[in-house]
Amino acid sequence: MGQGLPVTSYALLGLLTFGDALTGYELKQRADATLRFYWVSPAMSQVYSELARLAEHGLVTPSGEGRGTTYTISDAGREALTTWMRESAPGFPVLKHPVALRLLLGHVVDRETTVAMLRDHVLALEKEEAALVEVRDGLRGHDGPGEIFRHPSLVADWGLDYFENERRIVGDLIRRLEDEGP
Amino acid sequence: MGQGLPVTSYALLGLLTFGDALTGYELKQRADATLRFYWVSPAMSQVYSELARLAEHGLVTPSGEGRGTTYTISDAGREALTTWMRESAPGFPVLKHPVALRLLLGHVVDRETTVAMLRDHVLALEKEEAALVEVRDGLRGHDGPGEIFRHPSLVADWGLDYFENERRIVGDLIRRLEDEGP
DNA sequence: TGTAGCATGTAAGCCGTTACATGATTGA
DNA sequence: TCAATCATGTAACGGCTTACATGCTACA
Repeated sequence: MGQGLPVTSYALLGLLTFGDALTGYELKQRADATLRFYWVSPAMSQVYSELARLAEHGLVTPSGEGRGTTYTISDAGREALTTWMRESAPGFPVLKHPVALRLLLGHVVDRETTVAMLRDHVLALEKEEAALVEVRDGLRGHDGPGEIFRHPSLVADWGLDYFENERRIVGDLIRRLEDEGP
Repeated sequence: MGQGLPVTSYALLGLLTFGDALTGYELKQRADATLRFYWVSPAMSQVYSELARLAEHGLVTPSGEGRGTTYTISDAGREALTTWMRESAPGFPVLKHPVALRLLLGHVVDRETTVAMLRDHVLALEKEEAALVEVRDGLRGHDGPGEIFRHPSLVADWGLDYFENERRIVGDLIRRLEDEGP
């Protein structure tokens, strides 16, 4: 690991590479808008403690004191981020999927309970997908090759495809469960 | 939360509903074989401490002392699990996807680095998929409607579909990146 | 004037991992 | 007999969340 920092630190640091200075509050909003789909939504308190740590390491530069302090990535920060991206392996995704977990244990409840859960999941997927569509739309105009939001837009497309596919699979699973005898 | 226990406790408890008595060691293996695809692979040490906690709550029944102790789910355990499944909401999946995260930040490294990472991810997906295929094959013969491995097989199919789809998407992303000018 | 959003933290605590420690059993 | 696997834990620690605490600013 580049510096022994947790991945979330680099993730937050990375959100500062899009050209602007952010307060902790704004950084949290950006994380909620984008990062939460592929990583996590860190708690407010964690955003502040991470920013403090990044500043200690000289990877971000605070501007102003007390209320309204904004942070920009420093040259050292940019270098640390690049090194981390190049020299360390990403590792395989970890999925914490409570719906799949409960489906796995479907034999301990009745079928209706399982089917209802899957239906709810489809609704939740549709909501999340709508939120991601909005994010993706917000990138339009700066998402061409070489433009600043190129990669975020690729990831958004990836996420949308994932949601779409999951909706389809879960729909199939519901049908398979319902086609079984009583 | 049914009892205030973490989800992983219920997950491990759930792995004991398939009709057999397991040692901590065997439970860990079962978790590695199935749970790790949709939830987590708890560390050995955690398996033992979770089993101790479940036993304290009377949700599992240990048989034998010291080395070779096996655990079975108790009636109370079965009831706690069912209640948890019925009364609590699953919540939305959380994905920790380091590859997507790094793709999001693709503008801080050169394209070759990103493409190489995506190619490696495809290879990793193929390996994981192969492992899941073996798991799924092991369920054959007991995976019909009403049979004990019915739900595990549904989840395995879900996982296989997910892997297949992700391979396809990532392949598309690689092509999109390569089609861009230098 | 009061409430929603902006803004920033501290403290406690749980979940889970890594590192460490120990010993029995099985098979090459 | 030596290594791999089976088997079971303890201790330390890090990451992250929840709960709590504080106060400003904009606007209805």
